[in-house]
Amino acid sequence: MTEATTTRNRQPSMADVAHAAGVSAQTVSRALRGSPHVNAETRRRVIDAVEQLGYRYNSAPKVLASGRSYTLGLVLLQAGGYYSRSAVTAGVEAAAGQAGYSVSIATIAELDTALMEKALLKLSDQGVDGIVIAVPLISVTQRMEDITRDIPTVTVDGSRTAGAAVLGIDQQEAGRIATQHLLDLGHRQVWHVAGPDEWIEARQRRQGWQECLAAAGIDVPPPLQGDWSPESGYRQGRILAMIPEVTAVFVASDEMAFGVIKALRERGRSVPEDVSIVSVDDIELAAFCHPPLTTVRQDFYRSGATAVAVLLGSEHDAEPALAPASLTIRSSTAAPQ
Amino acid sequence: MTEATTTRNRQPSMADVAHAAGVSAQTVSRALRGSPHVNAETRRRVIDAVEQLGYRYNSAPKVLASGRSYTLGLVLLQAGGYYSRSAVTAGVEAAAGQAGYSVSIATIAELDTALMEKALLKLSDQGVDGIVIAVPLISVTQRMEDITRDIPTVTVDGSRTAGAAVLGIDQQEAGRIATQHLLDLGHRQVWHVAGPDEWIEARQRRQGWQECLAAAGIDVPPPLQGDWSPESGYRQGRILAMIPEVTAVFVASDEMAFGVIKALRERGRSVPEDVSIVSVDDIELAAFCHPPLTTVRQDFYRSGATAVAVLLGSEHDAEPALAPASLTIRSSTAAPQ
DNA sequence: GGAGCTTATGTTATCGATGCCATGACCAAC
DNA sequence: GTTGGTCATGGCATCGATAACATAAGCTCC
Repeated sequence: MTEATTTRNRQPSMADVAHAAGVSAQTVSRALRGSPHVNAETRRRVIDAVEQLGYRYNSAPKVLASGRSYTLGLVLLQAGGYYSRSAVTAGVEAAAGQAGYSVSIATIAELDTALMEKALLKLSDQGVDGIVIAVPLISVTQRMEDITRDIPTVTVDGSRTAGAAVLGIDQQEAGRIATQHLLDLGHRQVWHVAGPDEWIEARQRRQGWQECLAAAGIDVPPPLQGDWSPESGYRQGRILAMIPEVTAVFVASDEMAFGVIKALRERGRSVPEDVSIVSVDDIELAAFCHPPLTTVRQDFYRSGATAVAVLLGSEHDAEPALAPASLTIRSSTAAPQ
Repeated sequence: MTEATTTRNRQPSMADVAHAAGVSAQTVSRALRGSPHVNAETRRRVIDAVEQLGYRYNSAPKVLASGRSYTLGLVLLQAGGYYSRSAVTAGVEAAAGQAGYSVSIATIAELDTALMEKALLKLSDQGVDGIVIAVPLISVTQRMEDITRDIPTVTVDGSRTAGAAVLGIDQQEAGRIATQHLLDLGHRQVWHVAGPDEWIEARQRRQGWQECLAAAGIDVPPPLQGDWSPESGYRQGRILAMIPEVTAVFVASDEMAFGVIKALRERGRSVPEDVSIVSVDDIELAAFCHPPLTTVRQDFYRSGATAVAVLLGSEHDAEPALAPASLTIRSSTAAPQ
């Protein structure tokens, strides 16, 4: 009689299932977790009871007792300038799910240390077991250090922080491939519009470009710098458009590349006839805007998955495999005239 | 003596703080939650103890005891074709955070009922208190129905499912504004490249276009249909390019619009001289690719926030405020020649 | 001066899965 | 027949914040 009233008021628990199946809660746990020490017939009865009662697993007690939340935190930048990063999200989530972890997000509106602190603190308060930062850190504050000391943290393509492992992606290779392509076409000089210097990937791409030019015995021109946005590419493009000898530019992202192209066009210089452009990312629109971009594609999905592997695995020291980069040749590059 | 050994092995709890501050755990709880019935001096002692011990709040017991997880699920589409949706994520997360909820994500690689089932089931197993679907549902299966019956669900701009409220955004208005702009420029006919028919927003935009034409006494031409991707826009654009009388097209998304423009250009028809194009979204690249797009901007951040409000609030019946739409005029539209 | 109220604090019970140990059944080996 | 082993299962304790109730002290007002 009490049973009827109490049962109605809450979700069924393992005890309810146990009662219905005529076994103990412990046996229900074992049956559902696939323990080998459960009679096949008993397991069937348990599963029948589960279906009949509509029982759903509740992870809260496990979380409470184990002291772990089986949740990973993911810090994302809200700004639209990082489209390709959405694949990082998918990679993180897939790898986390595989390992029985769920992913909780914290977005920050812009690159600001206070917002970053808030995001990390929020995830920390949620009790996440690890954090993947898919956002660069401009400068690291004491509070960030405190949090990343307590919770394993991996940064994907961001800047380095004490206590947080940084995933090594071979951005240098991307810069090298792009620059070499332009040299192979016959250009004697390659200019560069870089990303923000706080980003490791921006710095590495710039280094790849520098080294490639140096290896070819070419003087390295001063790099221009944007902030990943098309707008910033446009601003740097206006500068490049005023320099007559510019015939080839390696731009650190597709979005900035379109900004550069717009600026060049406005000054009467067309791509690729007058200036060749290579960029990095291969966003979907790269093939459909005009001109279709020659660009270096990267596997962000894999980066996200690797970040989780580093976080959960024992690979704290072993350097994870580098995500591969490949050049897609379209119509923004040509031999100089 | 026991104290020293046990204290080292786990995170400090409220009981530890209580012991250090010389009060009860209950008082610690009240002090930290900002209860008015706590002496200022006592509160200070508690806070000191918290800092000294490095105590961090643990939500697991509350989750266990309350039966609610204080977590919302968010279903996202991995595909890059929905860039503007990233703002939905931020809106959802901000509004959820405001209400003390965290956001757990589930991404699906493509529009597939099996993947959708898996994503919903995953969130359900995590015990989320509500689900925001930022993905269209092609067809609803029994399992989806079961889950959305148990857990409050809101779909942002997707297709309707029993048991899931759908956020009413005035997409019709977007279609109307876009079409009217073209008519105002002097075009006698406006064609349409729609999104997938499963998407409510695609249907509503199409309806807005239809009604606007009908109101102007113009015969409605057959709509073409894409899948939001630039590639699909390109395919439909090739068809439009073969029809001489086409001078104005309303395209349901910026990305498809660039595909349409590419196809038109390949057939020697330039935008806006020969054909005017208006689309919807106003992604960042809309202003920087060529030609800069005239497009209808929408507030996706607000849509995400509203979705959470609907989910958590008592606004089950009250229709939420419609997100506003506004036209940004750039260079893809002109008067017919 | 005591009833009635407010304020500050403590005590106890609770949520539900699971780790640990206990128990009983059965079997084989000596 | 007793020991020692495995297998299937049950009982109990545990994790930590907090709701509900209890208590004690101080204050006001007739």
